[in-house]
Amino acid sequence: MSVRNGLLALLAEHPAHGYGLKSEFEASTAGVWPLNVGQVYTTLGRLERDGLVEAAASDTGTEHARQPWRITEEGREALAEWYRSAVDERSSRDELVIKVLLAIAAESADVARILQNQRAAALRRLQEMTRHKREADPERELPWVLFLDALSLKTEAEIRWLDLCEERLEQSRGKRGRS
Amino acid sequence: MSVRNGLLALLAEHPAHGYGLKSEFEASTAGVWPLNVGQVYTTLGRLERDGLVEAAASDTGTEHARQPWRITEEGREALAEWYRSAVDERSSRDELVIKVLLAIAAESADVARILQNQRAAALRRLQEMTRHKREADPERELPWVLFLDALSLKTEAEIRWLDLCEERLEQSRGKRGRS
DNA sequence: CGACACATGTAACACGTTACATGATTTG
DNA sequence: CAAATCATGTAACGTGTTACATGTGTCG
Repeated sequence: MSVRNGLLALLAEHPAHGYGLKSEFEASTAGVWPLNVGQVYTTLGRLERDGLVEAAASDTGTEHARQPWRITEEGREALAEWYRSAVDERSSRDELVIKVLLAIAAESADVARILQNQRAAALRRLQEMTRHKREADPERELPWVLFLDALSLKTEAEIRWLDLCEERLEQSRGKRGRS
Repeated sequence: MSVRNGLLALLAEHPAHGYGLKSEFEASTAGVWPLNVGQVYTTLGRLERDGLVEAAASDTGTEHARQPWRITEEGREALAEWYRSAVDERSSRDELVIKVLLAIAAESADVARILQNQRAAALRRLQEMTRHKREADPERELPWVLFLDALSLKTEAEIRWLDLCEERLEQSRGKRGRS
């Protein structure tokens, strides 16, 4: 729903056409999440179908120069609802967690190695981000800086979790060994 | 790809049929991510198409009792590659970050309120998890405990990020105000 | 002129989700 | 017997991704 609601958020500011929305979306998200133009048009089609968006002007005549899109009242309500509601992490599948849990369940998998690999990759990412952060200007590149913040914090949490996994696994093994 | 690779991980242990895979998947992930059986069969179909799994026995005769599925050599390689490679957060769209960045871009949105709402929800979740953790037994419910760990750490990171957002926004406003 | 940004769209596909249809086996 | 669990599958839909086809305007 990110793209869908993202377009809605942009259209809430001012009417725009597909290509412009692509540019604005990428600009707003610091170019981090490139957006295929095609998806903008298909998404706009779905938004129109759902009554959240409408063509801003008469579509008479020229095919290749459609008038921009405008958000509807219903669209504004849907957007407000998106803003109001909290993103729920619980329901979405976390690939890393699934991977580790299934590796634990599968005796054949080398859990220790998986944890090490993931942590090594996470540490590399963290270093890279720290480098980027030093070069970034919080005034002029606020979205980019906020993205780096988010990614750093998430990565740190990931590393802590991997550590915790190792600890708990070791404790499990210890208890099992003694019994 | 979580379901797809998850099934592969389970099949790497021993051949199984669709329904059993559903149960095992849910058991391995502490029942946190329920899996519709239908998806198991469609996913198995795609895995078969890609040569990662195969029917474990002769499919002669009875329709309604298909023989279990078995992982292929190619399937084992794909699974090993999944285990080896690190999950990349960078490329996947983080809905919360997108929401906040677009709200900042859109002057009409009440960013402060969004941040407050998200934090309030995150704090509620955190309390709930702490409660669950107290009741959980790391010995007998390791997957469940690890899931709670992951969710707690992620949520804490989320809260820290929301705080950071407020700080940076305030600094931005301050600078803009003085200039 | 040729390259590049602007601009609109379609088609095909991947993954995930829900709902539905069908039947066998077990168990209270 | 009735209900629950085990078991297999299909259909329809939503979101997202990539690739492709097509055309306009601008600028070096």
